[in-house]
Amino acid sequence: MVVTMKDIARLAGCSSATVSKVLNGADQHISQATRERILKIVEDSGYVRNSIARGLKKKNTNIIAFVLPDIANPFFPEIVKGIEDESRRFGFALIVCNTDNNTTMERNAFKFLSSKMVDGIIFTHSIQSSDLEDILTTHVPIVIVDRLFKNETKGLGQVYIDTREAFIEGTTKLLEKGCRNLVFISGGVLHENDRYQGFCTALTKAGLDSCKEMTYMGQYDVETGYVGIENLLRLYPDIDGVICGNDLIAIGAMKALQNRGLRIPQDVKIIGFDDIYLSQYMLPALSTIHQPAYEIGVHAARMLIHNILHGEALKQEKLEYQLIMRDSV
Amino acid sequence: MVVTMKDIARLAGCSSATVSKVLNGADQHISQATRERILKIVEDSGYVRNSIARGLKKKNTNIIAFVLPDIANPFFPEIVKGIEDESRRFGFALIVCNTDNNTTMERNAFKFLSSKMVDGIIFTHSIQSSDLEDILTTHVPIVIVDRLFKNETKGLGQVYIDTREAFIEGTTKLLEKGCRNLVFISGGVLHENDRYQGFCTALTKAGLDSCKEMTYMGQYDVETGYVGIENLLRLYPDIDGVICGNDLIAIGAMKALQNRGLRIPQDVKIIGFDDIYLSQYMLPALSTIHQPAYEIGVHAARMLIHNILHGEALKQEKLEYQLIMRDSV
DNA sequence: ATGAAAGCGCTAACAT
DNA sequence: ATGTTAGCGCTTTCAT
Repeated sequence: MVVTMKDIARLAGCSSATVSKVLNGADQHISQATRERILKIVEDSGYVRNSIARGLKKKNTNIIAFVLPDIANPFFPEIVKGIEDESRRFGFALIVCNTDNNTTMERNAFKFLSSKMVDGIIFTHSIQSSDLEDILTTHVPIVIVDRLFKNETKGLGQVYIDTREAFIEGTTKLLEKGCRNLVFISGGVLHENDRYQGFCTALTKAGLDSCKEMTYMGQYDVETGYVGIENLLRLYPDIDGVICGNDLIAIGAMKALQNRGLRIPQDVKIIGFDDIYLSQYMLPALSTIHQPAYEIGVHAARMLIHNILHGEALKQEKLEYQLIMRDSV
Repeated sequence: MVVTMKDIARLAGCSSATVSKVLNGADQHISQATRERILKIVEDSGYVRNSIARGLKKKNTNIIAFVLPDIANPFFPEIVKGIEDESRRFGFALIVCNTDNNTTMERNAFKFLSSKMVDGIIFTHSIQSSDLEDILTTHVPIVIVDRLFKNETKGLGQVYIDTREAFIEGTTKLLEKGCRNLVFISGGVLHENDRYQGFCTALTKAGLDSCKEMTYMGQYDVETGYVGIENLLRLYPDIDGVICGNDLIAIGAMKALQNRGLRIPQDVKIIGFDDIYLSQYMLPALSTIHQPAYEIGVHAARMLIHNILHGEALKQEKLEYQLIMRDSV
């Protein structure tokens, strides 16, 4: 069982330096005979080079990582695809780490990733915001995606959309359609929530009152949407519009509404956020605010890799959202 | 900017061996003073150890990988959670690699992972079956999950459910409910498809004919379900039951059916497979065959890690499925 | 055209 | 209680 380059070299009757050169294509000065001999042995022995050793020597791995908070939310896989496609163009592989919205796992992931395991990291932090200052002050380049950092941590790249504005637009649409008893259901914490701020701004602008009681906060998942509606409906039986922090929440909310015999959109209108691929398959098809997830991935990867390869500065990039009207409004 | 252990050692006035001991908790013989001094410096300098170097020396990384074919299918994230939870108990981190049902990416992933990047791999192969013999003959332990390998490749672990039997049961249920014009929509290739075989077996057992024309094969995604129904309906306007290779397909199929004005389950009954968390949120709630995805992840991780840690043999483990009747049948 | 040698940053056995 | 040392498997410069 052959394992190392040294073994290959011994079998081929040459030095490991020569083997290395052949395997890396730096073989302009290697005779055809030697090259073939080496390649043959490599092939036969099923040798694969130890990338750990290689990484140690070269100080890079050609791998980038995407650290995300919830792999079960279809929004993130869409970003993954964008990152993957772009990475591949540059010969980078992608690994993804799920933190399950758990700060400890987030720290762990960063610990092993930033210790030279990968050349760069794309990151969406969990909703349990905690100080990550220390963790982000590593020496691998990082680009933040989706959920922004308020305190402009230095040296981070960011690609994002204007969430607040998107929610103003979404809420306004519901208002235009005649809703007067709007509720807001989302994940995260109320006071540091862009989405909530957009909701309030729109309400205020329309001369309506936005009170905290018309709000339910949980996770960014279907259960939150479901129990959110159940709770809210108990307090406000005449809800006629709901705006959700993401599509998963909207899907859960629709189910709860339908279970209560409420018709969408006749009795209550509902709008989501993200535009995951399943939204159009709902009944009724969900109206939502489209985030260009795939493009976010592409842009993030491109920025990161340009930094890794050519030291180009990491910057802030804003992408555009789009209101998609389907049948739930 | 401090970077290496040597730097820490210099600052602390000791050797890097001492630093290493402290950082690894092998410090029974280190004086409290030295320990504290070192820890302080590590803290202040933001030092993180180079896990590449460590991995090279120790010949392990305490990382396992899950290589999966489609990160956008919610079935896999559920497995991820099982793997994660179990891995964590043993101090292993998990990275996931998406192959997008693409053989080239599959090979690439294995190439860098098996070259000592990770201590073990959990793997669901893509539907483009190709010979992976060479790739699976690496020296890192592998456990296959979900989609089985026919040719019992030696030395691989497997955790699976009896798909064929599950589809017999599902199909039979539809038959019992009175369906006589069943169609089958799935991903992959017809002749090497367990799911299809289960479908046929049930039909034959009931004295019905299973013909290839009542079948549509594509990917394991919603689009396949949608266009599958559109195509099939063109040929067989009187379809009264559809059995799907997974829930995503079923969701797409439901939409197509509903768009045609067909009522579920009155006009046509439909059954899925996997029981992804969204299925119960569909309208009507999707009846499906539950795969214990989380447990599959747990079992796979446990088997893999036991092998890594104690050399326990990789084996075959069969888990149980369960027919879940909701409102689509 | 090929090889010798140094060293990437860390660990662990073996001194002291 | 701490340090010395010898690598882990690879790449790369510099000789030859």
